[in-house]
Amino acid sequence: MTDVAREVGVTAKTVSRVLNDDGPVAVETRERVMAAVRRLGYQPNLMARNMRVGARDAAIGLVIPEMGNPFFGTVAGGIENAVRARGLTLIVGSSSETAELEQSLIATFLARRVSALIVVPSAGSDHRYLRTERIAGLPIVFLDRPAVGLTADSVVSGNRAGAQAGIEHLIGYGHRRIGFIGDLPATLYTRRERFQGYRDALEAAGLPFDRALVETGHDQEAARAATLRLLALERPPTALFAANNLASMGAVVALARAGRRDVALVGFDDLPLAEVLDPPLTVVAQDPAAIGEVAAELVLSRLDGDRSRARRPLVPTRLIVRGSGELPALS
Amino acid sequence: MTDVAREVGVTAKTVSRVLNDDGPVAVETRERVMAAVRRLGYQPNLMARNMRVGARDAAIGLVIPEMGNPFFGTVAGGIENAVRARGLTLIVGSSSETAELEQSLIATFLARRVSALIVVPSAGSDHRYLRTERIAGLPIVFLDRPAVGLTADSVVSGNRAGAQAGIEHLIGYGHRRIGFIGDLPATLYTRRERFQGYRDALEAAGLPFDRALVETGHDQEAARAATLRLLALERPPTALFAANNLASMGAVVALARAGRRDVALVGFDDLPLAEVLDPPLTVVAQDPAAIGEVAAELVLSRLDGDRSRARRPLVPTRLIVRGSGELPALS
DNA sequence: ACGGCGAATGTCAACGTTGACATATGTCAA
DNA sequence: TTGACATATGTCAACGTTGACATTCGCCGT
Repeated sequence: MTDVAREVGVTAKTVSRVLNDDGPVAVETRERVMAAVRRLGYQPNLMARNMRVGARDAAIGLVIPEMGNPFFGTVAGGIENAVRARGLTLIVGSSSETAELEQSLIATFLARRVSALIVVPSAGSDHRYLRTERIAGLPIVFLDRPAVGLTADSVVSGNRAGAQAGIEHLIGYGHRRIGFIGDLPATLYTRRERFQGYRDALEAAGLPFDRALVETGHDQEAARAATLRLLALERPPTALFAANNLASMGAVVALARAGRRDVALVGFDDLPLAEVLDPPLTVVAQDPAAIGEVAAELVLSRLDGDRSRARRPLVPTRLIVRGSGELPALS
Repeated sequence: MTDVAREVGVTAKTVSRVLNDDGPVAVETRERVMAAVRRLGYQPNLMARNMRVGARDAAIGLVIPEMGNPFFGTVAGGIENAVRARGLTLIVGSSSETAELEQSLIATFLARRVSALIVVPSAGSDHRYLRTERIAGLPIVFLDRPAVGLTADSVVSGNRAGAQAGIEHLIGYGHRRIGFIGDLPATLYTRRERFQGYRDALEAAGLPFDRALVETGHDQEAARAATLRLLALERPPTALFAANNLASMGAVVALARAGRRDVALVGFDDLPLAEVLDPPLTVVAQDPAAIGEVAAELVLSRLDGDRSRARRPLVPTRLIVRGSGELPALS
């Protein structure tokens, strides 16, 4: 900026005025400054500006478990859309589902003085250390899973109700032995909630709970193997509930390869080509874009000074009936 | 920092020394400082630090067209993995495939003084304005598509060769009329390259080029409609080539709904459940994680001072034969 | 003609941090 | 005992920007 000022023969302050439309500047001066800015390829230094005005960085930090997972990608897209209109930049980091990386990312974001944080907690993380920031008024919204050890805003799907609805759907088609394929670790919030929905539905229908029908698969390959284990049981399930998108994919692959078109399947979270699978996949669909947008709106209202107590909206799920969940129980 | 210093009864400089392990500090002082840091929940201000030391921000800016698209999500994941080991943060923005948004994102990143840029160019963008930064030594790597009007590093898939291989595969199964479903706009680099591969293959086999067989579908729905138009032709194609993942999905859906299991299909870019589709989808697979990693390595080597001339590595594609591409030409 | 006012620009300090250099205290060898 | 040296800490300025306040100038109304 000083360079530009020298070039034009004014002080930095005048250049600052031109660039910020602040205070009166003679038309001719303005033009000469703009010309010099272009000629020198000057870029204002946001860091210096932020520091001077004591403002936080016009960015919000987002921590997600993995970038590659389309669920979180879509969530991030929803957030970005909502946030861009406000001139905010999104800084994204992925925690690889580990508490350590999550915390170090958050520390980086805080050191950058982001204006707000949106965090998808990893399994085993504890957010007590964020209390100071909360009290200081930094908007922090948790996504997909609530905070641990901290009262804070969170935006999550209606996991329990959604899972219950999915299981009840299967029960309605006569299934009495329904396998559950869930996340690892079993302590993960979404897994717990969806598992509770599973148990709620069994109980409401007066069906027994059989621990042997509960399996774990944290990625597609593991879910495939888990499905095979369930099918190999002495008294195998007649229907499966896959508690997340990767589990669904694993289960679909396992059933397809085994040629088992008699086993019903309901997945949690929709898949892109679900309708053209054979049979088409019935799912309890989440709305990742909506989750992102709701979280962003919440952040923005906090940035606008909303200091009301922590909110925890549930984003409802929707059962999409396509075929795989309507296969009747034969055995 | 001044607060911490006052609390302990030393100057800011001493606190700085403690936090940066810089210069000698008495063990007792160090401990008291650390205690105060914890007590006050002090976070170093990266912006101020960067400004003082004149360093660029330890972040690299990434511009992608959409977050939700798993292709770019995976690419971003590959970049982040490679970059994290160096303590760099990733700042992501999506351009919604528009040149304006792309440029404004890049401006934001430059104002933030990022250490490097990785950009997936949008259709119609022109990167001449980045020449200044290039000359100043800022590493800029273009991804998936090369820069326009600027000599710079770029990492792209072997689009032309990949498409040619896919088409030749179809020709090998007797197809002589092969539909092409490509991106919008037709000027987009990847579309042009893949289309060239298509024409190369036709020419090599001595097959005529029929403009009527070329359709456009920039999202799944448009691709579905495009597929239907192709099938409704007076002399319809016996095989289809879908030039990107969304086009593939649209084509798959269209064929499935129409019950047309006689039309062969090869897609460019792999899909998650391709193997369990009916028929399983044959694809020319890209390696998005590899593309991201290669780009990241390139950036890192530039950051390490590599000033050699611009490189343009091609990341090879791989034909994955699954069934849909091996349906013979019947008519 | 003069006071006053608005327009156009300048001066200075400060944001939080750290390099360069200075100071103070203690230790040890000559 | 002295000075050379290492250790521990402090002082000051500067990074690029902008708020607060000051200055200069021409123009207007009386």
